[in-house]
Amino acid sequence: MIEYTDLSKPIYDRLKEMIINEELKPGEKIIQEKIAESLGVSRTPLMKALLTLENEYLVESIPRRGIFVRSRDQKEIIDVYFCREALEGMAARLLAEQKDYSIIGQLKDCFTPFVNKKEINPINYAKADERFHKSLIKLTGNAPLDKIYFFSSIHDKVIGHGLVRPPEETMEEHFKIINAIAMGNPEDAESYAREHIRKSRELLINQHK
Amino acid sequence: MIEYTDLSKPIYDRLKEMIINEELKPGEKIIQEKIAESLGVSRTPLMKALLTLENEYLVESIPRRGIFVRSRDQKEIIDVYFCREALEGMAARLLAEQKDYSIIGQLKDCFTPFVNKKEINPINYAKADERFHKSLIKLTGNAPLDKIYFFSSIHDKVIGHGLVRPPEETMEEHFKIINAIAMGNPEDAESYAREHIRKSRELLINQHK
DNA sequence: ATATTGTTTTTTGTATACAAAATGCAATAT
DNA sequence: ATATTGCATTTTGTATACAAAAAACAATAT
Repeated sequence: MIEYTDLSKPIYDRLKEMIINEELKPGEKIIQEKIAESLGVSRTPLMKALLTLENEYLVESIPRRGIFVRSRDQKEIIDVYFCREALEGMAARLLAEQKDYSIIGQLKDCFTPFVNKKEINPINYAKADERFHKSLIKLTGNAPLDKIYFFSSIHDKVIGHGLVRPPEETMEEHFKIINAIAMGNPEDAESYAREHIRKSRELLINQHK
Repeated sequence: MIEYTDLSKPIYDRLKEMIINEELKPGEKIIQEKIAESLGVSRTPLMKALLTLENEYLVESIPRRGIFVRSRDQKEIIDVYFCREALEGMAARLLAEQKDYSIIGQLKDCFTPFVNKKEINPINYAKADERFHKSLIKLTGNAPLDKIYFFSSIHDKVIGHGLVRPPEETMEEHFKIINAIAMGNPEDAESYAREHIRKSRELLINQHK
């Protein structure tokens, strides 16, 4: 059990929530005293939380001017997908190379609730999707990769746009990735993982033209 | 001209320097009051700098225990090279795709002082190398990529490296990457960029066996 | 009306104060 | 000698205070 003897962690969580559901709107200035009071803390732990959010690019500090909620444009979202393509491709490659077949179950488990179902709940599937992609990274055991993937995916999470493509389409792709890893085929694993992200990205680009 | 009306920036720079040249040794606890006094500031801006360093993984905070200089093992350094391979490969691909030939000069310029030289100053070459790899990322205009590359390369910079391989060996590889970009060939650009990083990584792995 | 200047209010950046927790140390028991 | 306990010291986490900068506003000039 983890205990937090540090207020900045719950404050950080709360602020992130407020940014996600637009209680704090993009471009809005964060008036520290006001927010601190409304959260029942002083500016010190609030500042700590804000600095973490700044490092995650959710918030932007302009010295002597204030801290503002960042607004993310379409280009930035697409740029993130290029990063994800590179990183998830590498992750799939590493998993296929390490030939540790005990992980295959974990990856498959993400989607077992949905196989051969005619109706798929998109909210549950979106959660499963997130778990799958996160596992793909975590299971490599590459800590820096995990760290930087977090940075690239955080934006995406905040944008929050559930699913880019329907489950029927992506499920098959997920299993192609898993199978390539299970077969110990790094080339296929990487190229399927990249294709998967690339397709979503291309859709996003076309949607916005 | 950029003015800093914020002490935490110079403090951050100084702390990073202290970590790099081991004035602060790996594993060492940072006693805030002590360091703050020696730098002539209070704990407030010091804490801000330390939090940034924590987010960059140069320092590790254990709540209620203190903040410690992180020690980086060989595995972590190698793990970073996997990230760099993925990210720089993608950057080279993007540059080749965007077919903006005005950038070619900038990339070549990094190494013009060294072509056809019999004696290459390794310190200068290391600087040029860093500039080249940073430019490769920056020129894509992909801000999230730049951000996360910074996170992956920061470790590398702190380790202090010198060069993994001799200039004679890497110079040719650099020009292969540049030429593929100049030819607008994304496949080659990516694969040469990846090969370049992979070779250094493999050397590091073998050195440590 | 629009600029310009001066004044007040707000807000930031930093220092400092202080309680609670962790650490170090000495005295005692084993 | 090695543990164990209690006490003093150090150090952290948080709140608060305050100067300096920025923003908001009002009064005047153009």
